Amino acid sequence: MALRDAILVSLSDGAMSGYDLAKHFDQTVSFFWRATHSQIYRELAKLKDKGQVSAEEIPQRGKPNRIVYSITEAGRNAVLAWSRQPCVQDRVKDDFLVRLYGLEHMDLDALREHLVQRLDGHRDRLAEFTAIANATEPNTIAALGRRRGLEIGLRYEREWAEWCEETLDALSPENLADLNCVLPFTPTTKEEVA
Amino acid sequence: MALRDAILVSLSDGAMSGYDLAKHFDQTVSFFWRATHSQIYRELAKLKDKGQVSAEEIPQRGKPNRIVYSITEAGRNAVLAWSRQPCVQDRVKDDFLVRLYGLEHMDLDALREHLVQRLDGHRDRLAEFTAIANATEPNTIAALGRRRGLEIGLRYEREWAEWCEETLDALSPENLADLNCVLPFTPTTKEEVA
DNA sequence: GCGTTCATGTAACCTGTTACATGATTCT
DNA sequence: AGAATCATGTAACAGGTTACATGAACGC
Repeated sequence: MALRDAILVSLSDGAMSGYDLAKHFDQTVSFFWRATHSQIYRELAKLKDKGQVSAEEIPQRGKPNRIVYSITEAGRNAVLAWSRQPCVQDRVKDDFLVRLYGLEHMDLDALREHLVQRLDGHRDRLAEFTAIANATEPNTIAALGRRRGLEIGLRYEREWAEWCEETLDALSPENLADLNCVLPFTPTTKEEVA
Repeated sequence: MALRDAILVSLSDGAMSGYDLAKHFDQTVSFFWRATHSQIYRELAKLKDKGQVSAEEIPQRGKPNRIVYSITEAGRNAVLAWSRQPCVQDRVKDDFLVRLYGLEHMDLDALREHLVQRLDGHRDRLAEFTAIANATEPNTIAALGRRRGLEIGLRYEREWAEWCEETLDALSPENLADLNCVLPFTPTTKEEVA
């Protein structure tokens, strides 16, 4: 249950509203963490009950009042305690790789289309991360941590993008036609008909 | 909801019991897909209701009867239809990167320990995948898909292992001591005291 | 004797997603 | 005129985890 701690970490650098937190997650840690506003509001209520954050309502006109949350001493202690807890690493879970695994039962044209879309996505994020990486940052411990996070993000996207390109090539009709010639029996896909 | 389809794909290559499926997931697709037996039994019941699998009970002595599930024609159609659906890619979600992001609020010794453990995990899996990759496979479409899946698994683990090594180095006390000399103010961690 | 494997399932719980609900202001 | 942004929240549902429950056989 690291959403709680992700919120506390974010509040460690300054007070924020639930709305701000949602944006913050989206703009800064989205490579490795995401949360919807409904999750965040639910979690903030729990954190307030536990006394790890405190809330202050700021009146506004025309829109609902902002409720700005600050981390408390108890919250800071919780963060430190959490950093000593074992990590629960969420392993890769990939829809597309399941399809690849059962390749012979799939619609190959559709899979190629999916691959193209994924490649685009990885390239977009690679460009995004590269832009962030090029902005110079101060030489602090905080910045060091963020640089390391960005670094694995960059490599991850680069690796996947490359893999998508190679896989598109491997699944090209020409390549599969070659394969079919070698095969004793041909699978039932559109390609064999063409 | 791809668990349903992951099951159908697995059953496409032969009938299996819920127990077998759990083992199968664990042994063959665990890099990109996992499921517990309780999930699998729940899903198999739903698939049977929909007529996408059929069940046959095989009497056994001493242990509960095996219930072996086979994919039906309706199930095969469902798989093909699924392969045309857009992929819902589960994005990276990483506990440890959240900690790195809030590095200055963490217990650095604990983080280094976590890194060492993760490095071990990545190396283990890298070795595991390498062993599988070295086993020669026939030149079929099915094998091509699996090779591509294995390939990204290998690269993923290699990249992460390398990153862990580099990050351990970046977070070493010596390296951080250098950093502290440059800093105008020092963070409140054990290191500054030492 | 003790842990593991085989083999099924249920129930409670936690987390995350999607949709619903409201309503003024600002940008295109 | 219509969409997006600001800003809060609730409710229903889907998916995944953990623990409970049972019990024989087999290897160490």
